[in-house]
Amino acid sequence: MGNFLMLDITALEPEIARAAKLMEMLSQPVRLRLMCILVQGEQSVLSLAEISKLSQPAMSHHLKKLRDAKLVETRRDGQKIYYALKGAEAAEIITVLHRLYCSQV
Amino acid sequence: MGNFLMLDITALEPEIARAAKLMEMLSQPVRLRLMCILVQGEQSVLSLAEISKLSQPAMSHHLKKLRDAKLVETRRDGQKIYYALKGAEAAEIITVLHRLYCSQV
DNA sequence: TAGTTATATTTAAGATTGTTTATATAAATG
DNA sequence: CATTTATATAAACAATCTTAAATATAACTA
Repeated sequence: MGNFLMLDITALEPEIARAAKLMEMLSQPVRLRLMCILVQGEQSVLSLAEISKLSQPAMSHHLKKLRDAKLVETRRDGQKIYYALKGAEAAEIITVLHRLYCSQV
Repeated sequence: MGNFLMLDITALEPEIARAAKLMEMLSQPVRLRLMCILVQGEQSVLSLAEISKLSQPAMSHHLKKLRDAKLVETRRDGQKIYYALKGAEAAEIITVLHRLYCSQV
């Protein structure tokens, strides 16, 4: 089995690339905040832009990145498009980050 | 207690910033690979550069970033400087990444 | 169908990042 | 002490990323 933790690094390039991509998606405070909000449940684009104090196009841009990375999915309801988390990867990382940085012993 | 997973985002800027920084450090395949190697144990700079097929200055540059982020620490032995992981944060994230991307059910 | 609301895309500007080249420091060796 | 080895720093450049501004699309409403 492939294993980050063992020294057989060269065999793991696809996994490294995917893992690094996930890290990259969460590496911007704006996007990390965004994903933390989505852990709570779906939100519309404007809603997310307002909460994040970001312009609508800037938010759309970040959402596109997350869509391309398959970390979020969308649902249209009338004029609005709701974004929600897709897959467990991001939520799992956020859970660990929370434990690392937000829990007082 | 602060909580990424709850919607009280504004109160958590320092934690978000630190968490995003950790994500950023692991967001480059070169650095993620590097940190995976260091999970195994300390290594010298040249050793890391060779394994990563990176020039020495480029490796030094990445190591400085990791030092600044307090994710690695150094030990000098003669001419060589050995780098090792510092703190548990990076290793915990790498463990989760491994589970997410490298374990076959 | 004209106007409005919600979202996406495009383009360009500005900032940040990574790599290379060259140079500097620090320790070991002869 | 001069040379070599190991690492760090600095400057320059290319690539990438973020944001803003302008425009486009799509759906609702009057």
